[in-house]
Amino acid sequence: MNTHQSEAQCRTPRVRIAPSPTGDPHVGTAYVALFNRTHARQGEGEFILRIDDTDRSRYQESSEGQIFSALNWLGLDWDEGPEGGGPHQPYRQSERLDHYRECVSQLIDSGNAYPCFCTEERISELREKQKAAKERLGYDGACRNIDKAEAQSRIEAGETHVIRLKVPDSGETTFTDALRGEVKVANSEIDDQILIKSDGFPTYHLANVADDIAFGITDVIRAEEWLISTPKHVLIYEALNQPLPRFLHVSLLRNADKSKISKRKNPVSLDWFRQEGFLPEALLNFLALMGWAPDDDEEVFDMDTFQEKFRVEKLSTGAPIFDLTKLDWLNGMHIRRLEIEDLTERLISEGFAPPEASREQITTILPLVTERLTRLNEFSDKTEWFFAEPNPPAIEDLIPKKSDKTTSLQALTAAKDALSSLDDFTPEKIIPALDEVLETGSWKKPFLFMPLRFAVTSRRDSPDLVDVLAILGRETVCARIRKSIELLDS
RNA sequence: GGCCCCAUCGUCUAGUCAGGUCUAGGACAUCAGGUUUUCAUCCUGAGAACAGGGGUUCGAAUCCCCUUGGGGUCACCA
Repeated sequence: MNTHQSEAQCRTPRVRIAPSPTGDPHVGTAYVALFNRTHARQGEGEFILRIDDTDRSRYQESSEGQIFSALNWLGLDWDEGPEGGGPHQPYRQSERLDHYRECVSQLIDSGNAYPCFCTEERISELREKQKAAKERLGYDGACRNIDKAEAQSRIEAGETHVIRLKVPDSGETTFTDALRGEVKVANSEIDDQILIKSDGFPTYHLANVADDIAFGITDVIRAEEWLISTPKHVLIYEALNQPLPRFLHVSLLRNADKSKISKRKNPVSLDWFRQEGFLPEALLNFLALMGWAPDDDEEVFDMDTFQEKFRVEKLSTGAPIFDLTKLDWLNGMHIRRLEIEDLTERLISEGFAPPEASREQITTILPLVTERLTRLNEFSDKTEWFFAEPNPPAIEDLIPKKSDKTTSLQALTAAKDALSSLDDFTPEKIIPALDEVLETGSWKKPFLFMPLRFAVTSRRDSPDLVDVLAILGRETVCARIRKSIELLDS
């Protein structure tokens, strides 16, 4: 029955994702795209982007462009798609209506599909009855045996209708999922699926099979929510006398309560991750880890490494809860792996740098904060003292615990005097100068360094103090210390 | 509810296909130390799991069955 399934595996992979332009670009799209694209690259095959826009009621015009740019942001570029060209144009399903019509007439001719004239009212009444009687929900086949000539004339008379798949009453449909093995469903459990809606547009089931055949798709790697409708697809392939692709259903990302990931319970828009300051490589790394693990325990990796090691067959079947904690850690790791110039560029182009900041300034300050950054959007806050005059520190912050006002005043004054007389304002000069201040005043280190830190940065969690001083420069440092002295004095 | 899928630390997972090397490994998170003028980085350590019950076997996290739990799906949405 499925003898064709193994043949597909020998061919150069042609895989696809088919996002629906119905809203913000979804993290699940990136998740599935990552595995598809990587699999294609490994076999030197093609990764195809198809736009699944057959639902006119949920269609959002802006969505398609957002999907493109989100995918591009992540570096998940495609070989064939709506705008990049490719040998199977068009790649938008709304533009392929003729193709589906042709496909469906073939199905009707071979007796595998039929027009159905039932009204929506009848269908919902039927469903109510079935519910009440606790029967299996589904179409009852009322239009199955309408005479072909009669059906034709009713269609020609303009009667509203859909086209349904004629599912065998008996027997079972089987296919192999590359992760879960053989899946078997009784045909009596499969509904006479609508293939063409009354508006003339195809449903997902028809459009996807028709296009996967037309595009020569070898591996259907998609979310697990499609697993149960795969038998319908298999039936269509068989009715069309086409070989089956290899099916592989990737586990669904989950909310903390284990339900399918949703925007009510999780950030799911790729735009959100971008705005929050996650690096594409970190998000991809994180997504890769949701369902796959490298055998060498090296969990921080780039896409080249991933492509070397990943095997789509090694994807796990569990239900991964989408928990951002590890993503934060990964993001920090990837930030620290980046060259300063690269990081500078990203900060600027992604809009995380203060508008008045110059490229040189950012490059200068960046080494002091990279190990303190988990998301790029924290950059401005953490470097505020560098780019602008910070709000003056609170008086109590200038006086460390167990110290007192007089001590802070003396320490700051001594530091200011020592620093202002420095000929070179470099770490090499600043360190001995401060050491000397410490020694002559015989203060505990924090009694000098904490007031100083607050005086120049107005915050407790600053980068290394000596670096801060050197970068700020003598003039600014002395001015800020002076201000704090005045503050304490008043 | 029917059908289908799934089940290892709080979370992501390795180990399951080819049963012994598993007193179950790693990572994140947590906690405790260390480094340190703060925060962070970094280093060390600790606690933390095979859902339950039956089989098969000399031996089961691994194979089989049942139970339980979770999820998906049952649209003229994808």
